[in-house]
Amino acid sequence: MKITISEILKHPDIGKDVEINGWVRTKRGNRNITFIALNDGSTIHNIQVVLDMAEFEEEMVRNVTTGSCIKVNGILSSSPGKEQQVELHANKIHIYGTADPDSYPLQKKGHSLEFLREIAHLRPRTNTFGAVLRIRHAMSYAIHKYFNDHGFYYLHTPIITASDCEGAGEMFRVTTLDPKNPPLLEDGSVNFNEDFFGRETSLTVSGQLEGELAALALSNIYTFGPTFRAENSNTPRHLAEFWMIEPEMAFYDIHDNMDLAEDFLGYLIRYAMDHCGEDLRFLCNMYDKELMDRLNFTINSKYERITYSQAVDILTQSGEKFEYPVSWGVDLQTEHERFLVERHYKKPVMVTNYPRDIKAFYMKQNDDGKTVRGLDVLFPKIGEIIGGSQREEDYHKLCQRITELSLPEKDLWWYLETRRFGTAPHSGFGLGFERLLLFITGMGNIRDVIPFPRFPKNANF
RNA sequence: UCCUCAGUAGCUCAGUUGGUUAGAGCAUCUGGCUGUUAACCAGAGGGUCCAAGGUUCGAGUCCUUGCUGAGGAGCCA
Repeated sequence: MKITISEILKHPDIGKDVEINGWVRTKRGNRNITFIALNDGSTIHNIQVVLDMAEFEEEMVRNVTTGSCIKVNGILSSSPGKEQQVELHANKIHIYGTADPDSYPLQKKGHSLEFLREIAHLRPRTNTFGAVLRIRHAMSYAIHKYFNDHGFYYLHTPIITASDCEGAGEMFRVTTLDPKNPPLLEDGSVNFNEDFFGRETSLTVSGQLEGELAALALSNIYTFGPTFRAENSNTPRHLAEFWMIEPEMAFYDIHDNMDLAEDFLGYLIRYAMDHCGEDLRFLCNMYDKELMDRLNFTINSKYERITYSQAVDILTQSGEKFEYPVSWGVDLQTEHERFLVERHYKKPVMVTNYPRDIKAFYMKQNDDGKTVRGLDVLFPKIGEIIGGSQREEDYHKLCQRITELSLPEKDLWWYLETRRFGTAPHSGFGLGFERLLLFITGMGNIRDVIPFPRFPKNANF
């Protein structure tokens, strides 16, 4: 195995002959000595490579510029400099690839995140995106580890779906028909019988319905995959293509659901602090001075659990002037959620028992005939990080709701059969992966926590 | 999609009530410097002032439209 800069800095073996590969961040020095800061992405830290210019051709060293990629052989030595403990005294350098200083867009100095979005193909080479991408990896791993350790099975739900009743937003259509000349029916509409799947299909907006099928067989499952929403959303919290984690558990009621959500989020934040300390400290210093405090505070807080009705009472009695007035029956607006989380409770809040008219058909109806067992988990700074519910397991109540909302019951026959055959109480929720990363990294825009963001008018790279 | 703000050098930005040849820092190039730390010192090159119209003797600056970006809102994870 090749040795990485991360490993060398972690276990420096002074006097050892090593070979490292990486991209040049900066070069400085004079006629006698040159210093190269080299980074291979294995850690936020660079290793300092020292060149005694008497041993190297000036022309070769001239081509080692910011952005170029090199291989260095040399002796690991303790460094007399203040900024690092070890450095590499080079005796051989090979240039894999030069980077023309006139056209290479990344400089030694900081760039705006907006500019880096325009060069998303190169931004992984920056400290910021190196840190974000390493944290993103660690969080992916932690999610699988958490569920595996808790007896959940990873379920792969379809990405292409013919179900347009998932109710989570506008969908991207998937087709192989000729856009200029599609087959038509007599009434002039497109004949999707001739399409690839023989019917109209789209990219999934949620794996939940299929997740429920598996939970009612394996008891505890989760999905973790790409999700697509064709909403024209232009905000720092929305993407057209994002990754979602959706656990679904048989025999869990809404309280079990909340227990899991709180334990799961706490585990992930703790995992990041335990395993991504250096990257988090960098992001804290550069972008968000309160990041560490907020993460610490969150894992040490018990989440507040309130009902929608309680939330409405708190908001109406707060004396606060809201742009959107609060009354029982209307959905909570962002300003209301922020008030609850950031000003009233000052910690994460879980809201349940929403009016049934503002929530999806599959949520379990309460006995009061007015509310359903939906669940939103609200976080400081980013708002809704989780949406979920206990599901309606009663066949007749579910059918009744589908009829009331005029949903196409015939397209849901497979979903309804789980309620006809051995139905069971069950619950689940969806966690937006990039929303989690926003919270954990302290980044302000969701387009900066995914390598290649997709949003309205942009599918570059 | 709506509201607000912005767009000037490769990057980050300044540019006065509309007035001569549009500036700075960094980056780049050249030279200097015996261990630097986003090195430092000196010099040089570098501009479709987002685009198209308009007002004016005169527009980077004012007006209209469009494009792009950011923040807020809606939708939601």
